[in-house]
Formats: sequence, structure tokens, C-alpha cells
Amino acid sequence: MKAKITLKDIAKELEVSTSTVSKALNDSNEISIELREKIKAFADFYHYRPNMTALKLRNKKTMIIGVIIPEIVHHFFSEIISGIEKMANGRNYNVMVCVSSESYEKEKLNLAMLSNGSVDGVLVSIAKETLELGNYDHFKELEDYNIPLVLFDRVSNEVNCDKIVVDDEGAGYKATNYLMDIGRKRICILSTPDHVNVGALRSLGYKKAIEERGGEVDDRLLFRVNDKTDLYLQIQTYLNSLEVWPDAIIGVNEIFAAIAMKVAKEKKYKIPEDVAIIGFTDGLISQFSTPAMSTIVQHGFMMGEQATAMLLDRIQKKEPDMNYDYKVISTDLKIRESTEKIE
Amino acid sequence: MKAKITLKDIAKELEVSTSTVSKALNDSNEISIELREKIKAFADFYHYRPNMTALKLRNKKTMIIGVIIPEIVHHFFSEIISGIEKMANGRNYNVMVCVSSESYEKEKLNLAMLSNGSVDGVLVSIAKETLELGNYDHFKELEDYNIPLVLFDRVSNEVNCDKIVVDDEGAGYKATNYLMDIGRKRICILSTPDHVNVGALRSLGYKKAIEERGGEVDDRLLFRVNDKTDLYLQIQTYLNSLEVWPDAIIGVNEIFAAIAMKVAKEKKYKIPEDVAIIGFTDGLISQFSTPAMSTIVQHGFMMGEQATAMLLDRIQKKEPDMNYDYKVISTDLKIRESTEKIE
DNA sequence: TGTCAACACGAAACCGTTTTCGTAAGGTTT
DNA sequence: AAACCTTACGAAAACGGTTTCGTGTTGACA
Repeated sequence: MKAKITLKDIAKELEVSTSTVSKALNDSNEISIELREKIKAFADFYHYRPNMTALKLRNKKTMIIGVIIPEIVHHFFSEIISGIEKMANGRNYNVMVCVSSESYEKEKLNLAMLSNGSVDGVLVSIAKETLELGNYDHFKELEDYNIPLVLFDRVSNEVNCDKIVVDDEGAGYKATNYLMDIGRKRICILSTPDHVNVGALRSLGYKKAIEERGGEVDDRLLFRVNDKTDLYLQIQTYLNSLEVWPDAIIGVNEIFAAIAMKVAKEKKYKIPEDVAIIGFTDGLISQFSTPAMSTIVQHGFMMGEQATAMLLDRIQKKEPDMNYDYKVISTDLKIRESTEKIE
Repeated sequence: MKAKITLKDIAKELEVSTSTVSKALNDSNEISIELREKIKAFADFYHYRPNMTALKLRNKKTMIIGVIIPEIVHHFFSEIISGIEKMANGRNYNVMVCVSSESYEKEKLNLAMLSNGSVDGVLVSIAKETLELGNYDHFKELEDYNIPLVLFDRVSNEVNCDKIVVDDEGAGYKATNYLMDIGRKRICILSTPDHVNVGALRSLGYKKAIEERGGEVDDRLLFRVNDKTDLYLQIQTYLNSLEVWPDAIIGVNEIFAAIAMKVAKEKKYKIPEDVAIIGFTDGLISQFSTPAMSTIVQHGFMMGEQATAMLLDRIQKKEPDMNYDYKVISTDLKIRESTEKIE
């Protein structure tokens, strides 16, 4: 239970000044080689390690970035955190993780906590509730304190900062086009309420693809799933309310697609013969479902890495720069059994 | 781009001393009410917020706990992090997350980084490589610096500290017993190499259950999946190498079970009629597979919460206490379609 | 032998707080 | 009127480092 040893302790023990010890340990040639070695040996012996907090105070840098994420138990988000952690670590930063649980209040609290100087920069994916409320005042605080911010995935153009998003519109477009390519006519999309930009954009791409081929968008085939009540029931009820079942379904996330698959199986529809299904987020469900699910892969890990790179670049920039980046990560369509072409 | 305002700035502006400002803002009655109000108003106007780093230095507490976890993109672990974050936040602590990626070296590095005074305590789930190597010297450093440590899920009794684990043996026992209850005779278990304690313990429970009923453990039915090569291939090859297929399979994690299900379906075995399957970790795969998978639910969230509570309790304990806790969290068996009883 | 640079180290300021202690001014006791 | 308490504030130390600057001792050069 030895208390941690400080510079002062070493100085006293060796009867030199703390400045000498500091310089010696930092290999300054202001100190003679013999003394340097002696001090180093002593420090080593007692496992001296500089107090990080003291360093942070002096350097005015914490070497920590904060992350506020709507939830962690979520394949896409956990991939992002993974990417963040890797990039941050590679550049000698640490990561402080906060969860908003999709709540505006928690997001605000977290932001306040992080903006008090605990971190050098913040990465945020906006909570659904915040998006719904449309209130982004809590982000101003960061600006006041001059703490760099990067929004990822769930962004808002009411906040001035760097942003990085998945090419959601392109992904919706890509998925829809592919389904039409394999001959599907009644393509249904299970989306989110419009304030969740990712859902809205994916729907937009969906519409665009259909219209581009001269088709007409049937609004009854676009269902906005409300995530406040039972998902299964909503989707089941919706699908069965259609006079004619779709021959293809796009779920804007893994779960919607998995539920659609389950409902289809219950109705004894064959997948992909009767109905093709595509999901988003290439998580475990997609890989291990039967049939294996075709998905839009969103490269969450890469997004985490790049968001962090953007943030660190901005942190390390000396003078503030009002030109904010907007980066779009394109998606890939991973075709598996749930959409195999009908010949 | 205003620089953050400090106590000193306020003091200078108001022509009082910094101590007066500090006291006023902390509502000390050493300062007259009028001056107090004046200073508070001023501070408020300029959005004064105390510099956390300075406070940390003075108080010798960072209010941060470090977490080293083998991976994040993993249902069980992300649940744990979620629980950690919640409990920590509720007790005014922040969470720094580090990923070992199952690597001994990264774990060591992370530990060294955290033990330099950045955090008040550390939560670790040991990397597989470390377990395999059996080298736990890097944990000594924490002891040297007197930084509390709690090991969770993947623990080692070579490290002296509080520990919290899932009742893995009981879980294996419970699953096996249940399968025998519904009449299964050839129960196979897909486990991990023995150095991964969770796998070893689950296998132990499996054996115990069988022996308790006077059965004999058939070693051919216990397969240790090596996670360094293709999982699917290994499990497929193993299962098909058996002269007689099992009528029940226990996968010690979600993925092993999902793969087993997939292999069984390919062989046109009916689930659960021909073969019942039970997995661990009640994640998305289990919920959305067809048939829905029976699982052992491990309460990861709760484990995260409790591990954090143990850690914080120890941090807040004034005098060191060599009596370490060992807490076991019991599991539940969630029965779904993959094991429904044959009547 | 006086001047000056190089060497090797210490003193002190600094980062931004809190907190202990000291003290001047005024009021209350006796 | 002397002694003592409050009240209301400031000075300074402390947390644990880094860094600038100053300075005493050498040795070299003129």
C-alpha cells in the first residue's frame, strides 16, 4: 500500500531540486549524465510515474475525447465505438463514453458534464428525442467553451460543426434498385418517423429509385414504425393490413428486417421466392438468420475511425477554422439468401 | 472564441482575491451576502465553470473509472458496458473504455495507461490471450499504485481483487438438466478451449448434470471450438463427424448455437423435434432466429452495474481492506421454440 | 589575470482550484 | 477604555508537474 511517489519525493531523497529531477527524467542535457542516470535509476526502482492530472493541468490538454451515443447495445453503434476507440488510441487519446439512451435530457446532461473541461473534444450521435424536439441549444455550450465537436450518423444542420454520415439516401436507392433489378414490383419499406434523419433519407432514396424508373411511389408501402410501442405487433399488423402483400421488403434496420422475415415466415411466404427482404446494419442477426439476410453494410467501424480522425485533426489545429467538413460514407450491398434472384 | 474564464479572471475584474471568488461561488458565509451575489451574477453571466482538471489535481480524485474489455461489438459485453455506464453515471463517475481485442499486449498497455493516475479504479474482463498465457503480472502495477480493481466475467484467481462472474457452472448444469428433462439423451456441448474459464465452467456444469443422473459423460460430445479458425467449418465438420447426431446441442455462446442451428437446418434436421438447441447470451440472434432460440440469459447489464458498485464501494472505502468479494450472478433459462418439449 | 561562455543545477512562476490561516475593522463585553 | 469576538476579506500553501530564468563554478581564451 505504498502511496504513489512524486517528483518531490525523489528530489528530497536524492537531495536535489524537483526541477532537476524533472529535467533528468525528461532527459534534458541541462543535467549531467551521471546525475541523470542516477535519478532515472532511482525513479525506476520506485516505479515513478508522472501524475497525469498534474500534466493535464499544465498542458491544458486532457488527451481524452468524449463520446455521446444513443445506446451501446446495438450492433452499428458498438461498431462505431470500436472504431472510435481504435483511432483514438492510435493517436494517444482516451475515450470517455456516455449514453444518452435516446433522451434529450440525458444528452444535455452529458454534454454539460463533458464541456466542463474534462475532454478535448466531443463526438455525438444525436438522440431521437432531441431530433424530435428539434432543440439543439445544448450544443452551443461547446462552442462557447471552444470545444471541438463532430456529429456522426444522426446529425442536424442546425449545429455548426464537422459531420459524418452514412450515405443513407444512396443506400435506400441502392437497395431499391437492386430489388427492382431482380424483378420486384411491390417493394415495401419499413422506415422510422421522419425526424430520424437516417430513416427519412433511406426512404428518400427508395422513392428516388422508383421514380427514376418511371414508377409511382405507393404511399401505403412506406410504413413508419414507431419505436415507442411493440415493434413486432406494429409490423405484423401493418403488413397484414395490406390487401396485397409486397414481394419485397426493406427494413431500415436489422430488427425491422428480422421482424418482417419472421412475419413472412409465419404467413408461410417463401423467402426470397414470395418476398425478398433486405436489412440495414450487417450484424449477427443478418448473418445467422435463415435464410441469411441481404443487407446494406454501413461500415460503422470506419465511420467511428473517421469521425475520430476529423475530431482530432480539429483539436490539433491551432487556429479555429469555420469551414466545417461534411463527410459521407458510402454503403455496400451484401447479397445473401433473402433476396436471391428468381430465375 | 472566448477563452474559458477562470477564477483569476473574475477576481481581477471584480478587484477581489481569487480566494474570495472561490468562497463566494461555493456559498461560503465567510463572504458577505452582497458580494456573494455580485460575484455569482458575474460568474453566471460569463458562464464560468470550474476547471475540472484543476479540481481533480486538488482533490486527488478523477471521478473516472477505467474499463478494459476484450471487445465491444459483442452483445454480452456491450450490455455490461451499458450497465457500467449507468451505475457509474448514477454515482457521478465517468467511464473510460479501452478495448484489449483479446490481446495480452494491448491489455497490458491499457492497464499501464490507466494506472498512471487517470482513473480512480479499473474494471477488467481478461483477454483470451492473457488467460492462455496465464501471465497476470501486469495487474500487479495497479496494486502498487493502490488503484482498486474489479475483475468481471473473465477472471483469474491469481489476481487478488474483487471479482464478479456469471454462475457459469450452474448455467451449464441448468441447461443440461432441462434438456434431459425434455427427454434428450445425446446432448452435445460446443465449448471453448479450457483456458477460457467461462467455457470450462459451463462444461463442468454439463458434466455434473449428466453424472448426477447416473449418466456417463461421452467425451466425444464435448467439442472445444478454437476461435482462431473458421467457426462454421469447425462446427460443421465436428457435428458431421459424429456417427450419430446429437438430439440436443448446447452452444456456450450465441454464435456457436446459431451456427449449430444453421448446420442442423442444412442437414434437414428438424428443430426442436430432431435436435434441440440452447445458446448463451440472450442477444438479437436468439430472439430473431427461426425457430427462436432458447438461451441462458446472463444478465450482462446487471453484472456491469454490480461490478461498478463493487468498484465504487472500494474506491470510497478509506482504509484498504484485504477481504475481497467474489460475487456470482445466477442465470435464467429462457425457453423458446428451439427446445420445445416433444410430447 | 581578467572576460566570457559553457555547464550544471536551483529558485520560482505557472496551470486553476480549495482551504487554512492571518488580520483589519468594527462591535460587544466588562 | 481595555479586552475580546465577529465579520469579511486577502495571502499563501497545496495538489504535482514543467519551464524560464538566474547563478555559481569551470575552463578557455586573450
